[in-house]
Amino acid sequence: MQNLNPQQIKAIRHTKSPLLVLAGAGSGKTSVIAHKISYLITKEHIRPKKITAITFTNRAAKEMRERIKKTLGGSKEKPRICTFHTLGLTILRAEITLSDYRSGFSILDSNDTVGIVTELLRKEKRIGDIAPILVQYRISSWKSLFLLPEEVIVDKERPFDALCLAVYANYRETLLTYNAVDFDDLIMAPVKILSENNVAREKWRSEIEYLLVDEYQDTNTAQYKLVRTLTNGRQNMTVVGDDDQSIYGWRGADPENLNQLQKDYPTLEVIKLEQNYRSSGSILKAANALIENNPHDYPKKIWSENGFGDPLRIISASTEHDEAERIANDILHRQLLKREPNGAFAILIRSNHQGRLFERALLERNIPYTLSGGQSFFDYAEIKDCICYMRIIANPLDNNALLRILNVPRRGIGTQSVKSLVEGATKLGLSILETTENTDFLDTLSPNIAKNIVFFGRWIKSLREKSLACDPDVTLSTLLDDIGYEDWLATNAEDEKESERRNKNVQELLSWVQQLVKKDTSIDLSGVVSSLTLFDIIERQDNEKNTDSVSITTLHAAKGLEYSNVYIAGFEEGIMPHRNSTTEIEIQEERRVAYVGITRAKKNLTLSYSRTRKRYGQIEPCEPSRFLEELPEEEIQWPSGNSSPTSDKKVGLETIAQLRMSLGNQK
DNA sequence: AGAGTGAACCTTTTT
DNA sequence: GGTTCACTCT
Repeated sequence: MQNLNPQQIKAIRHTKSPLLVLAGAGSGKTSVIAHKISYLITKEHIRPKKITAITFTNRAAKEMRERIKKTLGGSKEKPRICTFHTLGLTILRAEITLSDYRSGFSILDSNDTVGIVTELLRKEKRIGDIAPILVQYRISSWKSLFLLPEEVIVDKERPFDALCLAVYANYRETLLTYNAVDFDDLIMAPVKILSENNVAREKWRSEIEYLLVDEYQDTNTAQYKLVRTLTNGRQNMTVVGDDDQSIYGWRGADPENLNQLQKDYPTLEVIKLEQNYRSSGSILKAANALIENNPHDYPKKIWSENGFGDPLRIISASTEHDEAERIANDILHRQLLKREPNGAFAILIRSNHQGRLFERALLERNIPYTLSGGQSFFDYAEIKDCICYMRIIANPLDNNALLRILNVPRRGIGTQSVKSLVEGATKLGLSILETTENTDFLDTLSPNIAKNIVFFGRWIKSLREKSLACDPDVTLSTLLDDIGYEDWLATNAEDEKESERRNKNVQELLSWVQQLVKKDTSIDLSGVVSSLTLFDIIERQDNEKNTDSVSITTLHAAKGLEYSNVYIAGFEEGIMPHRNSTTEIEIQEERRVAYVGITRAKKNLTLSYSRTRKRYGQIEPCEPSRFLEELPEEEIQWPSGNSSPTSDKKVGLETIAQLRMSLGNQK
């Protein structure tokens, strides 16, 4: 603990009452959590597996695990470090008999849930005039407030809310009949179980002797309920948060939970960490100046002993392409100047579609990059197919999964057959898979169609039986063989390359499943699918991490990370703040998003905006962000007058490529 | 039944 | 500028 300051040490040693650590950006909060965990183990003699630390993203969980490995060494028993959703899943799976679900339940991702809402809207004859995603959104916001349909009170004057409520009730029913949960249920269901059942509650309270929550400002009401149920005013809790980094309000995160904590935990101790170890003085000064424009309950100012460093630079580009090229050139230039690795650079963007431009610019210059966000591995059609096959085998009630793969590859069950199958299932009150063997239904079909449907149903059933006796990876490869998926991909792809790429994806999926089985030999198919659904793309980057690369990432995904050189692209009105954020509250959240971006930078920060930008194929003029005016003028270096390397358009690709080559040769 | 073609939509941010 | 979805043609 030699490298820690007195406040940090205090936070680590404080275990006798619930603790809130208000930690400014870059104040070493991860390090506090990591050290606290080893302190609890070595000094307080709590068994590692009785400690749970909750993070919000898998990436944060992974980083935390690595940090703890360093402080703790390789002890065999490990503390549980996971996201809220993974913890919820663990509890739900363990207490499944007390829940509304049956074992093998599916976890629906946003594609599934929006699809279900769309179907329900179609039944209400409201498709076309109302965007399903908005309805799904409203439902999710009710769920994050822990409200069941019967508890929601809507203003009768607001027909949209009334419609959403009607859909919500049906949506809930649908999910129950599918034996499926959505992301929100992964929090709601455990809370329900633990508050209704004393035995389970006591079991989990003793299972978690000490609870730590990172990024606490991001919790929503349902998540807070889970925390409260698990701790209930006991002393065994540390939460770490920063209200200035609350950027998930749109997802139901409520920074009010920080204040609520003081009311619910009367013995709560509050420790502030304000010393920043990350950024240069200029960067901190800019960050503080910006965030001062937001109202604060507790004023907080991060400071540092680091020198002032480079001024902030502004890039003013003529078009969005120009912006991407200037930033890419600047990265090359700085690499030559400072000999910094690719990994020291990050381009931060507000929304995913900005990424494509930078991807291209870096590709042209042969700069390796990793693009986070955007198209996930799990969005590829071939991966969705595989996962849906595994889902229907693990959970025969999962109509959603069944419908996706029913005719992939083609097995003579076309749209008409699907339609009558769905109608038959509804009429009989059966799942679709059950309907495939219902003779009353089959008699209504032409013999040929009936034959195809029966064959499919029997095949899935036989796979299910086999899957009970073998490892999930074997089930996956068996089913891929059975359907001749490789051939199907080959015949369906545009070209050779396409089918190769898709096959590679499938093989990669298979190897993950194998890894999961290796890690936990008792894992079943449903466990594999759940893990894959919640893991998302983070583990994938893990596999490819070996190469040193420039990060292109959204501001939201960048939270918790740091880079020597940060470029924030699209520092414009309409992008940041985003054009959809109009109310004062929303503008304040946008300001926090910008604050998060600025505080990611260690040494060098560049803000760029473009004077024009194409939107839906139309060129539109843009204005620099209002946030730019809120930054301290004396710390900013504007492009005019200064011979910034990127303002010189004559620095062509060839020159830079040559410089790079000579640099490479010197090494 | 399935492939191919245009119109309409669209862009926050994520578990 | 890119995608999805409905409609039409084979």
